[in-house]
Amino acid sequence: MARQGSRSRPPTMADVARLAQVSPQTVSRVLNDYAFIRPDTRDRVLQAIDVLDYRPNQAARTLATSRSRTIGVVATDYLSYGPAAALWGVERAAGEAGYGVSIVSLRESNHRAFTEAMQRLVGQSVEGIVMIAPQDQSTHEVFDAFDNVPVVTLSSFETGEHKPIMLDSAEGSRIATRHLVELGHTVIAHLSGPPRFTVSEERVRGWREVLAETGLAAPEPVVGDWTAESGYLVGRELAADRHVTAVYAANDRMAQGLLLALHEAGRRVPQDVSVVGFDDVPEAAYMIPPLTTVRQDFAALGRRCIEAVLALIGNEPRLEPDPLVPTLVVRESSGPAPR
Amino acid sequence: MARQGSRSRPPTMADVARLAQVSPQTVSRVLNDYAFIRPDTRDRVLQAIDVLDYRPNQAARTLATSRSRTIGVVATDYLSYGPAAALWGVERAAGEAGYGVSIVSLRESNHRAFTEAMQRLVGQSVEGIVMIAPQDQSTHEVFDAFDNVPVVTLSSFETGEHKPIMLDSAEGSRIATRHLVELGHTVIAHLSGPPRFTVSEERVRGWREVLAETGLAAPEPVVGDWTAESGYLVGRELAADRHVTAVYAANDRMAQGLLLALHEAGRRVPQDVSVVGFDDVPEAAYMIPPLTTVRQDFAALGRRCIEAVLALIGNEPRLEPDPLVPTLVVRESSGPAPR
DNA sequence: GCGCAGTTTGAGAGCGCTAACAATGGCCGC
DNA sequence: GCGGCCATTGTTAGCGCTCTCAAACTGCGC
Repeated sequence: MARQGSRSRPPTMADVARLAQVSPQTVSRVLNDYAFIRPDTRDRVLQAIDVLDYRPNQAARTLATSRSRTIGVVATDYLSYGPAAALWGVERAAGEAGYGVSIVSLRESNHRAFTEAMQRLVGQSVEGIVMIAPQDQSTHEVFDAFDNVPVVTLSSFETGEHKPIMLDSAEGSRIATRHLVELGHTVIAHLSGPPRFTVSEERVRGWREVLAETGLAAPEPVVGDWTAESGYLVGRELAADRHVTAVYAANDRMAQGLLLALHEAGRRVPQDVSVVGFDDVPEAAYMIPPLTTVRQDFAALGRRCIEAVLALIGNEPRLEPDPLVPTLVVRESSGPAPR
Repeated sequence: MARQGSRSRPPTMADVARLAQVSPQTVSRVLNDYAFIRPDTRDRVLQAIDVLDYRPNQAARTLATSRSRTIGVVATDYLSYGPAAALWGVERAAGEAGYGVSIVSLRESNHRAFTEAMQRLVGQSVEGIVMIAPQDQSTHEVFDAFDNVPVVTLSSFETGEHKPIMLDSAEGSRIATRHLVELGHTVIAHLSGPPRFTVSEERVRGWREVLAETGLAAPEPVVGDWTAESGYLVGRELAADRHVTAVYAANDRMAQGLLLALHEAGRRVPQDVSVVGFDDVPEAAYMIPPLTTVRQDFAALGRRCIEAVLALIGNEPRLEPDPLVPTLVVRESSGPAPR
């Protein structure tokens, strides 16, 4: 574990080989866990590696093997909890599998930006790409254009080969809505995410299904854009409608904005209005009142993404695990319907 | 912009050269903006590149030049807003400078984990490293062991060559505390971050300074761990103390927990107690009540980190810009002291 | 008409590693 | 005591790019 001189050329495999009195190839074999190496040779090599503080040059390795041991991630927004947590899970799972993670974020999510991001990653010869970004039809065309690198998407509709690894958003919605139904609510509004995004639509779908099953009327969802601000703004209208006694928000941040709007309108939660969110962000338990919400296991999601890309990289049959089912976390923002 | 056949070998520079009827070296020159190329030769090459959808192999480039055009980022936690925003800024600034970003996160922040993370990045031959992680003495020893790659840290104390790029936390504290002083508060508590972290200590320092200047007593800070939960737990004690009419929390999440604790204790904000946070997370404006807080420009911070590493990479003299001064955002959680 | 500076292109070597093949030596059975 | 097999190591040739050096060509002044 020697310290290197300041900015000196790092040692190469040849240096190690010389010191250990073997050929470079033998060093390479030791590094790659080749089976037939005499134990004492291996030891000599390992010791030389240690003495020189040698670390293999990834670029050379990549060039020689055309395997970069790197996964690319394209994200639109990891300032929000969901994407960030997914990124976290992906990065962690990748690390455990011996892969590094290279990340590119998009400012806008249009065709050109996607293409650019993908090109960038492909140029870094990533072995696979995980998309943590909302998608629509046009982005899928982009994936198709990059058909020599496996792409795994994280929530989107299914087209062609690109099946998404996703949480069962619709099921989460059903759970949330059912909870409100069971509490006796009959007018259950939905504060949805922006249309044309699969996650939004899935959540709308689940909510509609339960209302239909139960024979309740399904009003048009009120549309937000995932931000607390939008939750607050459309929440004010919701707050003004005295018929509404329960709102299921498509994520916790909008729910938070909604809580403020209800508070300002003098409507008590949960006595007058029940609120249920989605995500279980760390702050959910500390909102006023603590938010009932649907918890998603983002870490597991990330793990699955990595499993899926690695499978694709290894040309293994694509595994189709059951979607991850979210769970309901009941806190204080939901209660029996008033009468 | 031809589509490639499924999983075929991507085109190389030689392919482009052949098609354009020039030598590979000329293609390389076109790619690297070499000045003396006849315009029509350049056009032929560019066209060939376009036709083949050629993209240079980064690994080969890195190997030949030993420049990877990649910056490594070590982060402990980018699920919190601050680190995530900083990462965002770094990644964005890096992208603009033509650099990619490779990220490694740490589960624990001990010596070994740091070393491992650094090794990993060095192995990917990153040209520089940005640390988005709390540091203490031991981590600095790690940096010193990697003295052939420039490291920029983002908040930590200064030791040796490793001066941190940071926001002026102490000044932020002063601004927040002064605001409360000006509102007439005389008992101003501080809900601090965990000790031994520079950011925490800086913030404690700024708060102490203003109290000292003003001749107010400085109680011991109440210690949290940045989470809303800790804010809530220690907040309950704070709420029980009727003398306290103002609390300055070292971040917004703890402030959120505190707000809940105060609410549950029946203490009104801001009529009975004023609360000021730090960070201006996107949700701050939608807490109950909307939180007065200190805004940090994380994007600028990220930009500066990249500027700093790039300077170090280019062996330019280290620039020492003024620390970024945060600004106060007054909302509804702070008001005149009751009497 | 010749030399020279400057422009434009190409040839050869090498970055650090691994894949493929070849070579060595030891041990076995007969 | 010899062929054959296996364990163990070495040799050679790239991976795709850029560096350095050198060649060819242009136009200019004298």
